[in-house]
Parts: sequence; C-alpha cells; structure tokens
Amino acid sequence: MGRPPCCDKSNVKRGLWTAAEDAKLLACVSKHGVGNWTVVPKKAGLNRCGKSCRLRWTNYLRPDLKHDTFTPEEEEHIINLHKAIGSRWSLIAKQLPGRTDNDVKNYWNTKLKKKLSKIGIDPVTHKPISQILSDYGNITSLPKHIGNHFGPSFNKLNMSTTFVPVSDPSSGITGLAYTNMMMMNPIMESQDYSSTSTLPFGFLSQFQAMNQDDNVSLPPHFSNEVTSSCSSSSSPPATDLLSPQCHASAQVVTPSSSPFNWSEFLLHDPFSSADQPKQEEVFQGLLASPANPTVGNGIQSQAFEVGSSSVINGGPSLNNNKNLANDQIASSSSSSLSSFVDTILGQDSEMRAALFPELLDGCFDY
DNA sequence: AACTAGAGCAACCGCCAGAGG
DNA sequence: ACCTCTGGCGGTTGCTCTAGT
Repeated sequence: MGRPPCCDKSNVKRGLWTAAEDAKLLACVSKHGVGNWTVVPKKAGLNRCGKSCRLRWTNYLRPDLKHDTFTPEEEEHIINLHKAIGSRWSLIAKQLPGRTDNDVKNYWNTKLKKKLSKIGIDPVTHKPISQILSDYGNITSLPKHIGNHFGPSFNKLNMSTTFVPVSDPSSGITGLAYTNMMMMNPIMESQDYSSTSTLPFGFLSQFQAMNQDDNVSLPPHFSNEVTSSCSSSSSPPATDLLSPQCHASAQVVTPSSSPFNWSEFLLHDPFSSADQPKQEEVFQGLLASPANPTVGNGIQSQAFEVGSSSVINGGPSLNNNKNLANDQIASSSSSSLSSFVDTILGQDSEMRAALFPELLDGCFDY
C-alpha cells in the first residue's frame, strides 16, 4: 500500500499560529532545513499538519520575505505579468523577490482588481470594459434580447449596481466602472491585449515572427482593431499602463467593421493542441528573453522557473499567446486612426444607448 | 460609545502531477 | 500495477481591524 498519512487531520491544531508555534517552527527549520514537511511537526513539537507548517514557513516565516507594502514598481509588474500569464500567482511571485504567491494573490484581489475596475479596465481580460460589452454584442446579437443572450454567468451580474459611470479625478478619465467581472461569462477569460500596451518579456516581436513563419491566422476582428495610442512593440515605462493617456485611448472601443463571430474564432484556434510543442518552444523563449525592459530593479535577472506542462496545458496562457499576436497586428494598423475612432465612437454610443440608456446623461469623455 | 460594513490578510480547501511503498 | 501520499498551486473562507454612521 501507499505511504502512511502525514498526520491525523482530525487531531491537529488549526487556525492562526501563535508566536510560540512560530518560534518552534523556525527553530526546527533552521536546525534541520526544509525537506520532508511531514516530519517537521514532530521534530518541532507542533500539533500541526505538515502542510500547515509548510504554508506557514512559505508565506510568513521565511527570512527572505518582505512584509512591507508593495511598491508601485511591484504593483506595475504584477499587472503586467497578470496580463501576460493570468492568475499564475506562483510564477508572478517568483518575479518579485521577497513576495509569496499568497501575497501577490491577496494584493491582486484586494487592491489591484479594484484599481483596474475603477478606471474602466477589466481586471480579468485587461480590456476596456466598453470593448468587452462590444464583444458581447457581437456574440449575442445585442442589443435585441440582452437578458436572454448573456447566459447564466452574465445574468449573475447585478447590472444596476455593477456598472456605474465614473470620473477619475486623478486621470481625468470618465467611463464605465464595474466590479465583479469575475462573475461574467468565462469567454472573457480569453484575454485580448489589443487595447492595452505594456507587455513584458518582449512577447510581441517573438509572436510577430512566429505568425509570419506559420501564417497563424487571426480573425478580421483583430486585424481591424486599433490599439491605444500608447501601444508599442517595446514595453513602455512602468507608469504607462495606468497613465491617463493610456486610459483615455483605452476607452476607445474597437469593433470590427463587419460583425465578428467569437464562436467561429474560438473554434478556429491557431494554437490548437497540435501546436502545443510550438507553444512551449515559444513560451520558453519568451521566458528566457532578455528583452524585458519592464522588469527593473534586478528582477529581470531572475530565471523564470516554469514547468512547461503547467504553462502550456490549458489555463490562460494559450489565449495569452494568441492575443499577444493580436496586439502586434493591431499595433501595426494604427493608420487612419481618427476616422476609425469616429466609427468606433458611433458604434459604442449606439451600444450604450441600447444597453444603458439611463447612463446617457452621464459623461463619457474619450 | 456602540454598531455595521468593508478591507486586508492568514489560513484552509480541494485539485493535480509526480513519487513512494 | 495499483494505491496513497506529498508538494505545489489557485481559489476561497473567515477572522481581525478600521472607518463610517
């Protein structure tokens, strides 16, 4: 049979750790090191599960941990990494010396998500909210039968309280703010970078090269899109992601001139399973890429330790890769911006009028 | 001063892949 | 070969603190 269980789970202490327990665990780890956590409680004289000891050590007692607040640089780095790889907290934390995945996760959930929401950026997709609504319109034949077509996930939203017009005095931006986008349809998890700017790891050039090599096809929706004016194939300065200029332009909705069918696009996935070795190759290349100007303060020198399977199989990475390519294409199509923007603004106004007529009196300055 | 709601955070839960017996 | 455990991870819960009324 298998190994014996590490502890009697019904008989171990749970809940907050006391200073005495911390001291015992510290003494034990400093004496024996971190190895087999199942024996740590016994050696330390703790009535705790080994798993609990490991967590306590990893998230709190480790001597290299920082316990102060996150710096603006760290904050920006988290946002960039989340945009690139999604909620892979352990990977993100590895790029932030002294921070744990739990720290980063908590900081994201309590601060950064709200911060992005407040300025009209969807913290899940990093897209402007208006663009998400536009995408929904394309999917669901909005605005004819809004309630019926959003599906069960979207219906969870309390639209009357979730979407509100806001005006951010610090940035001068107005638009729709919302909360709880996590509850929306999972399709939103397919991330789109076409309207935001800061991409770590030098993703863009590599994906551009890949797309040229493989003729990776993208839906016309994306090739028609115009990105924010602060987009760049090289990563902009740290503050750009949240800069007023970025937000103002990010508010520009970018629908295609012809209706785009998300269902068709999702079925036609250039990164289908057959391409997984390619994805792995590319992603590993990206992780090793020295061109990562957004990572400062010595962070970029750290190796990005990532198991290939965990990155490639499922999760947001597939969509990330795909949409990073979209970003590149979109970035290169910024000519005739003004007329396009006019068209966009017209369509966006129509959409809002249909969706939120009560908000028309609010200010929406683009 | 007492109560309430929300924010922040530590810890737990449950799942998964890999490894041990 | 099979079963079970470990270690790691992301998601969630619940406790504590604080600000507002």
